[in-house]
Amino acid sequence: MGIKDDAVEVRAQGWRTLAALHGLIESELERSLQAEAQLSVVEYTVLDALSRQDGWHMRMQQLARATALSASATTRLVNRLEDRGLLTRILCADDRRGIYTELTASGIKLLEEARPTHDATLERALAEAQEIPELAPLVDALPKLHAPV
Amino acid sequence: MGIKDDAVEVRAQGWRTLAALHGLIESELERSLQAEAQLSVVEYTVLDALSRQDGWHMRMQQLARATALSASATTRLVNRLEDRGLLTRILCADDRRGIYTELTASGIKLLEEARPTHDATLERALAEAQEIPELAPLVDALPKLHAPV
DNA sequence: TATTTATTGTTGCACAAGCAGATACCACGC
DNA sequence: GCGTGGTATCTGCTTGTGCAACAATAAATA
Repeated sequence: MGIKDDAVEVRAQGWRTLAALHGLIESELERSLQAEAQLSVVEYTVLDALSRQDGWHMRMQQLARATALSASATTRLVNRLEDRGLLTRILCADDRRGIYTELTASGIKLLEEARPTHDATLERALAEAQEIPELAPLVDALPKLHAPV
Repeated sequence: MGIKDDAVEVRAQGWRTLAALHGLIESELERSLQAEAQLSVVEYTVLDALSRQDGWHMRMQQLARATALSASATTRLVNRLEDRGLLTRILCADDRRGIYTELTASGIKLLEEARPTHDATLERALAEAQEIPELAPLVDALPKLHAPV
């Protein structure tokens, strides 16, 4: 029974580490993006996701999944960005329930301005996390995920 | 310059993966803990953190760090839990600005009831994440963090 | 075709979060 | 002792979030 309990505890500890690192990075991104581009982290996430999407458009529900947000929060998030002229809603031709969101020129522009801030803050946050013993192993593991060997 | 750009992109991708896994796990925990114990994830985190603390008491600011929450949010979080009788505030004797929070008997009881739900949900969420190609490597890496070799 | 069932997105409501400002307290220098 | 600066916590206000209920459209079935 010790072995099973250990697995539970190992998972719990892994989750706490994950949550702690996530919280640290998100707080720093939140502050810097807000200061430099008047964007929250989710807002940046939306713009970034759209920019990496073929054709630069996504449906509401995809967006909700990409941001881990509820459908209603996504609606309002898109409202905010649309009001600022950073993206537009486009009615789906083939499925008239669906709505595509697409970056506008100024959306792309703002994203390009914000990206250096985002990247620099991320680098700094990871460096800080590196200094915290509990977080360092996870920070080391991250870059190895998608670039094996 | 390609090398430097690559590092930036690797970090960004690592962060997206981390955020995605975090979001997935947190949503599931939120639902199950709310359903089984009327606790949000942060509320559970507070009770759990207190239970793993020597002497079972922590100061507000420690709690704020442990939950990655602002000071004001921590105040209200502790208010809620105190109103439900799950913990108590104890004035600090040596530093009269400070306030200790300590689990009550019913706080301990609720935590013990919620823990199995938490652990089972965590296991299930990680199993689900394992099925998602982008997340699987991170899920595999987690248990190796604190149990090297 | 008509009727049910499922999917997609939006709105009303209640609640939790952050920021800025206020209060109480400690610590240091004079 | 007395001010000055820094720390710990709480409160008012605004904003973003989730849930439940809803409207509109598509898909399935009879």
